[in-house]
Amino acid sequence: MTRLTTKRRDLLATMMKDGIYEAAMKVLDEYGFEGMTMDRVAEAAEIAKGSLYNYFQNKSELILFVHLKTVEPARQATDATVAKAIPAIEKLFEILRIWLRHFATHRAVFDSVFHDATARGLIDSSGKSNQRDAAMEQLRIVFQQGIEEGVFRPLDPQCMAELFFGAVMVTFDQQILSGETRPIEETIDTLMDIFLRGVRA
Amino acid sequence: MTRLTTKRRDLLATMMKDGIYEAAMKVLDEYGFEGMTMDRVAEAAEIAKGSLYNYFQNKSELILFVHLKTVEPARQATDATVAKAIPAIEKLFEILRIWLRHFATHRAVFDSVFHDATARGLIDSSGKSNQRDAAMEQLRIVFQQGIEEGVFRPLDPQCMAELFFGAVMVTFDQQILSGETRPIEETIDTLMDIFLRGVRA
Amino acid sequence: MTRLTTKRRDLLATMMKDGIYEAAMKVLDEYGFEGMTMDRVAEAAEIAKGSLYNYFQNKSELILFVHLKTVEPARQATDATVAKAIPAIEKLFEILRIWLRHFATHRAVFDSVFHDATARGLIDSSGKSNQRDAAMEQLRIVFQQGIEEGVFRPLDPQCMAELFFGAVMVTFDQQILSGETRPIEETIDTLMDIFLRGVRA
Amino acid sequence: MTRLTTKRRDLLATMMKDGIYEAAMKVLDEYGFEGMTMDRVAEAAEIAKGSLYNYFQNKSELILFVHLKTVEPARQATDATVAKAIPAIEKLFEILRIWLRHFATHRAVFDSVFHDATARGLIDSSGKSNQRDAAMEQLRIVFQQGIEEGVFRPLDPQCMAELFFGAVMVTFDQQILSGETRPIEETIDTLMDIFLRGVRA
DNA sequence: TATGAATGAGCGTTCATTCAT
DNA sequence: GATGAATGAACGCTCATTCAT
Repeated sequence: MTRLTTKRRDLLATMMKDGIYEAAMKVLDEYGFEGMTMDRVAEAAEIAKGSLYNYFQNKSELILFVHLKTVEPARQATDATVAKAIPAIEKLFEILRIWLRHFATHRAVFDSVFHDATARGLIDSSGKSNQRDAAMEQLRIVFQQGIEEGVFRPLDPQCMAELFFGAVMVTFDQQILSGETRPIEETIDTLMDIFLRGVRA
Repeated sequence: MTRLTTKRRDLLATMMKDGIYEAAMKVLDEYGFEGMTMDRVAEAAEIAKGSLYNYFQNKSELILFVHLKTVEPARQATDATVAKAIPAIEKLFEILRIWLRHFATHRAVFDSVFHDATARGLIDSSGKSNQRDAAMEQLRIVFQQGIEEGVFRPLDPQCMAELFFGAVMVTFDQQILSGETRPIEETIDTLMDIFLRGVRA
Repeated sequence: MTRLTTKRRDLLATMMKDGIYEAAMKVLDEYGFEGMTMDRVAEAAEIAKGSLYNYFQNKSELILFVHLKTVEPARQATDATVAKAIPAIEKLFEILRIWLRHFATHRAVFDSVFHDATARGLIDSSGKSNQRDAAMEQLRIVFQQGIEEGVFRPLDPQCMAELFFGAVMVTFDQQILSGETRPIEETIDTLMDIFLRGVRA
Repeated sequence: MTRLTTKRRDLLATMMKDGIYEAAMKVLDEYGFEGMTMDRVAEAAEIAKGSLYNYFQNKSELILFVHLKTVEPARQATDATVAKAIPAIEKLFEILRIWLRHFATHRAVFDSVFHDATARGLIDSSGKSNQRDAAMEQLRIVFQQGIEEGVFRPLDPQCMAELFFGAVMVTFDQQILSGETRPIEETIDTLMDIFLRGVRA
């Protein structure tokens, strides 16, 4: 009996966490990271505020959970892409597509993941390896592959990854800030063109 | 007499503001943007909390002041560089040097300038044009020049600026987060190499 | 179940609000309107300051509540009297009795209702029509009735109302300020006598 | 020498106090009683805030001074009228004229004199006999005279005074609150008519 | 386990008063 | 006497967290 009820309990707990997650996302979208109070999350989740603390020890944990759950699909998709047996360059294109799509749909969350100091502080201080580091690591692998394929110059993969990552982040940020919305494909092409061939004539 | 005392008063006020600035920077470094409370700033400045309001009408003004004072030198140096009669590529090198040096010394402030949503909101809502936009504009000019010199490909200067800016930010961010401190010159060379020639073999 | 618990909750909330009301009245009595701080109310209510905000969104709401709760009974009693099918003069006597009794028991509140500029500002800016205006309106109706009955001279009812109202307020004010407490009935008789027949011999 | 300089000092002090008085009145008019901060008074008086404390021990004293200085002319004019050798009824007319004129020109001050609880508290607690009491006393004298003249009924003069005073205050208040401005003479006539003859048909 | 009222430390801000110059 | 910067207690308000039910 213990086994079964434990299982059921876990299941229920997971479902509750998911509900809270959805609520948190809604609040995040509507009020931003600063406006994400426990009150609002509880209200959006249609549970009592105190109940939040049955599923998350404190706000930090909730934030961490939201992060993880939001970023995880992108991470896994990226992992899948990295694992494919296709040329490095194609992988980069695919990764770009994954990221931009995710970024577009979960603006507030990604924003806080990559920008907000508090959020970042929390995440970094948690045991879990940083999402950002993870992304970087995946990129590094792809660049390493590219070098081995002979299609990339033998530069430091870490550098390439950073540069690539930063370029993507800011490009996208800028588009959102300025309200402009170029088609994703076009953005990707421009990005890759510059990144691959450089700006020099 | 009035003139002289007025002068002296202004001088003292300026000195106090500078002291508060230093205090704010210390707090910013230690607690981040979110943790920069008026209490802490006052304590760090070793004055009463109420005294802060003799020099700044409210917290926003203090934040703006800190921003300006920190970012302005970099901005002016960049402007000077942009105005020089030297090739675009050399300008990029110089700009990189300026930025990295400033970034290194005032980490927390730059962080909030470019990252923190609240800070960005404040700054944008102030009359002053966004520091980030200013940087971007300066870059655009340099890239335009490069294109006209025939040394850069005729790409969209805005795109180039974004990509460049993002690459720099993240590269530097990463170095600080990981605690690693490559020599600035090396970082710059790598960055420029990739940016100019691309990663393709 | 929900219904019942909801009912109980509302009941408890009401009781708390009543407790806070009592506390606020105590503070009002002791410190006056200006001295009615949230801290003091909380302390008088023997709850934490933050708890006040579980029952009232802000200080204004609390003040409004106190006003309403104190003034409302008098208002309703007055309304009832005005609605009765009795001669205008008898109505005036009854209204006087109501007011003086209420005034005597809730001195500080009535004071702020009718005197304090801040309080009046708040109350007027709330949707509710001013208590004072309401009182005036009720008086106007009675005077109009008296004129129609032929028992009052055909003067401007608004003027009569103002004069009557003012006379009552100050008379009572004075009694309290001077600590003197003539029996209510005597005060009423004097007031009505002068008001009806004038002072002229 | 001491005598002379002392005299001059007193003269200068008096002039300063007058200047501060004017400033306070300006602030009172512009910001109301609540908005009358020492900063604002000092600024309006074009002196340093600290200097205020050379002429008044604290804010209360300043307020008291302003009251006195504003109300005093009305008081003296009233005294003069009371002292005249004219019938009581004519005195009432004159007093009404004096009051309404003063009330109209120094709205904010009279308001605080008669309404604001804090102000009243201050004034009452000061040694000086209350302005209001003074007014009442003057009225009492006039009513006493009227009774002796046989033109007023032999009622309690105190009661008559209160009633009269209240009627005047509220009538005038109401006119200002409602923005309406009947000509003063008309207001006076209505008031006196009711007060003398009563409302009864 | 679910609840939501209670908590209290902390926030930004104001302002009468003091005091070194 | 004149100054105005410094002070610090007090204000209204927020919100993560706790805990009795």
